[in-house]
Amino acid sequence: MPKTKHNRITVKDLARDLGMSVSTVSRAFYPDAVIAEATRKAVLKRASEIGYRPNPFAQSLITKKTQIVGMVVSDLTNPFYPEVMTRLTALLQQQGMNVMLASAQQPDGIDEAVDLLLTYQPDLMIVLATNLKSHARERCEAAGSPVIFFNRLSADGLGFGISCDNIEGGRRAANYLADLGHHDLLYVSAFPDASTNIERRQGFCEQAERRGLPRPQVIEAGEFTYGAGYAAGLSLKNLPVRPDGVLCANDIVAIGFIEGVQEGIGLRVPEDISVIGYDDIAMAAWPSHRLTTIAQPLDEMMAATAELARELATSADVEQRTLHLTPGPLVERGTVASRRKSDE
Amino acid sequence: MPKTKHNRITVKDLARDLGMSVSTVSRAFYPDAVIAEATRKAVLKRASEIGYRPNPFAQSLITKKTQIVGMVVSDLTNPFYPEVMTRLTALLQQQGMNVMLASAQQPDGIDEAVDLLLTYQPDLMIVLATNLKSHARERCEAAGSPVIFFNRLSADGLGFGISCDNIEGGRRAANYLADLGHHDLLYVSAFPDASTNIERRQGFCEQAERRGLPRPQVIEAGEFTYGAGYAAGLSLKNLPVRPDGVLCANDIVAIGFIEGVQEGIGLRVPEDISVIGYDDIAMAAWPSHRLTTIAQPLDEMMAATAELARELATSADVEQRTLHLTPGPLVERGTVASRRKSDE
DNA sequence: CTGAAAGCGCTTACAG
DNA sequence: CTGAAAGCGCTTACAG
Repeated sequence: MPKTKHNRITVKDLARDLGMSVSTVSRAFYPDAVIAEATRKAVLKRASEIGYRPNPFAQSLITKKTQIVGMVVSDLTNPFYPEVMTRLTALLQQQGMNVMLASAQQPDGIDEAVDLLLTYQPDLMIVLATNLKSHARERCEAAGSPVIFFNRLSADGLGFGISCDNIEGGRRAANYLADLGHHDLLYVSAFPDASTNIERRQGFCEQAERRGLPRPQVIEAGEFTYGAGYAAGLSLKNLPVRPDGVLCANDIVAIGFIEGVQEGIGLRVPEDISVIGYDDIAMAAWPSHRLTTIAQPLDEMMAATAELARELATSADVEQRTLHLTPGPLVERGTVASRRKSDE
Repeated sequence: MPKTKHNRITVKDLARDLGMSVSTVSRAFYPDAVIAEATRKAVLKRASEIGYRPNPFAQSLITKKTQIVGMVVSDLTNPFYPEVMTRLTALLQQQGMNVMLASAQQPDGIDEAVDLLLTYQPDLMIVLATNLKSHARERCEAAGSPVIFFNRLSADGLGFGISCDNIEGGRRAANYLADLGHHDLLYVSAFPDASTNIERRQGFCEQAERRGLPRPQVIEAGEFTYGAGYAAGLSLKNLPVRPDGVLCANDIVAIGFIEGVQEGIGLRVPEDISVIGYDDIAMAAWPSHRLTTIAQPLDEMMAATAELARELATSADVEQRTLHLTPGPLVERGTVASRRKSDE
C-alpha cells in the first residue's frame, strides 16, 4: 500500500456500528429533525466515542449552509483589529462556526481575496477593514453572503452594522474637556471617509460649541495610524491658535500625536495640552502612555455580532439593520489635566 | 416563490452552454488532466465570462484536498503575529489557498477550536501561537493535516518548522554590545519553553563568555508581553550587579523593559543602560521607542512558509523538516550607546 | 481526446 | 418514528 490514505469515519460506518440506517443517524445531528429522543442520544453517544463528526463539505452541498464566516481584514496597523479579530473568532467558534480570512497587502488585492473566499459560500461576511470599497458588499450579497460591518457603517448605509454611538462619544470628550476648564479644542481627524471618524468629529465639535467654546480646530491626519498621529503632532505649531484640549480619532493616532507634540515642539502632556483617545486598546493602559480615552464596549459589540451572525446563518431573510450601542465609559488616565485653577 | 434560493452556476450549466460533457468541462480545471488544449481554453474562457468556479466542497469530497490552511493563533498581544498572520494570509491566497482561523481566549479552549477546524480537513496547519501544547500536532496529523510551526520549534522537534537561527541572533547581540565596550550583560527571558527564547538566550550568553565577559545575568520575565518586560525593568534593582547592556527576548518585552527601567528606577536608556530587542516589529521604529533590534527576515520566512504550504497541499508524502534561515540584520536605532570612552 | 456512469459523504422528501 | 432512494456538484476510472 503506497498511499496511506486517511480514512475518516463516515455516517455509513456509524450506522452499521449502531445497526441503524444512515437516515436515522443523520437526523440525530439536527435538533429540529423528527427522531426519537432515545435514538438521538444513542447516536450522539456512540459518535463521540468513535470520534465521528459529519463531513461539513457533504453537509453544505445539500443544506447550502457552510457554517463559515468570512472575515475581511486589511488595515491591521491599528491594534484594535487584531484584538477584535481573535476574540470574535473565538466567540464564533464557540457557536460552531469557523472563520475564513480575506486579507491583502495592497488595497486592490482585497477584491480578489474576497472573490476567492466567496467560493466557499460563507454564510456571512464580517468586515473589519476600514477601507473596503462599497461595491464589495454587493458582490458578497450577490454571492449569497450578507455582510456585517463591524465598527463602521457602509458608505451607502446599507448592509448590517455593529457600531457605537460615536457622536455621543465625541460629545462626552467635549464635555469632559469643557468641564475641566479647557477652552481651545482640537480634533485630530483620521481616515476622512470612515464613519467612526466623521461621527466622533461631529459630536465633539458640535458639543464644544453648545458648551460655549469656540468651534474646535481640525487637523487632517488622514489615516488611523501612529505615523499619521505623529505627523499631526508635529504640525500643531502651524495652527493659528494653540489648543489646550484634543480629541484624536482613535488611540493609535492619539499615541502618535502625543509623541509628535512632545518630541517635535516640546509641549508637555497633559501640563500644556490634554489629549483624549478613542477605543481603549490594551496599549492605552501601558505605563508609557497612560492614555485617557473613550472605551469601546468591546464585549457588547462582539456579543451582538456573534448573535447577528447566528441569526444570519440560520434564517433566510433577516432585515438589514445597524445596531447602535452606547459608547463605553471615558477612562481617566494621565493625559488630561484640569485647567480650572489657571482659569481663576 | 417564498425563498429566493441563490442559484449558483454549476458544471452542468456550463457544459450545456458549451455543448460538452461535464467530464470535459471538469477536466479543463486540472492542469494535469488529459484534454485538448483548444477545448480547455474554450471552457476556461466561457467559465470566466459567466462567472463559473467549481464548487470547492464538491471538489474536495472527491479529491480529498481542500485548499484550506488552518492557522492557529492565540497570543496576539505580541504585534509580531498579527503582522505575520495577515501577510501570510495574503500570500497564501495568491496561491489559491484559503486560511481558516483557530483562536481561543483561554489556552485550553484552543484544543476545541482546533478540533472544529480539523473538521474541514485543512491541507495543512500553520501554528503561530507560542503556547500550543505539543499533543495538538499529533491530533492534526492523525486527522491528516501536517503542521508547520512558524518561528518556533515544536517541543519534540518533529513536524515542519520555519525558523531563524536564533542562536546566531543572540550571538550577534552579544558581539555588538561587546564591541561597544559593554561589560555586564543581562538577558531578559520570556516564555521559558519557547524555542526562540531558549536559543536567543543561549547564543547571547555563550558568546558573551567567549568574548571574555562575565556570564550574563538573567531575569525571567516569563511571557512575551509588554507587562512582563515592564515588570522585569522594575526588578532590575534587585540584581547583584547593575548591567550596562541588555538583550530582551523580543521587541515587545524590550519596549516594556525600557519603560520599567526608566519610570521605575530612573535609569536612562541608552546613557545608563543599552537595550536590544528582537523581531523588528513596526513599533520598534516608532519615535517613542527607536529600539535597536535584531530583525527577523520576515519576507524570507513567509516565502518559505508559502512554498512549503504549496508542497504540502500538493504532494502526499513530504519529509518533515525544519528550515533554519539566517537572522535578519541588527537594526541600529537609539537604545544602545557606546561605552568605549568611559572605558579608557 | 471525449463521454456515460459511478461515487465522494452527506440530507431530505417520500413511504410505511 | 424509521428506512430506501434520490440527489447536492463535482471528479475519475473506464470505454470508445
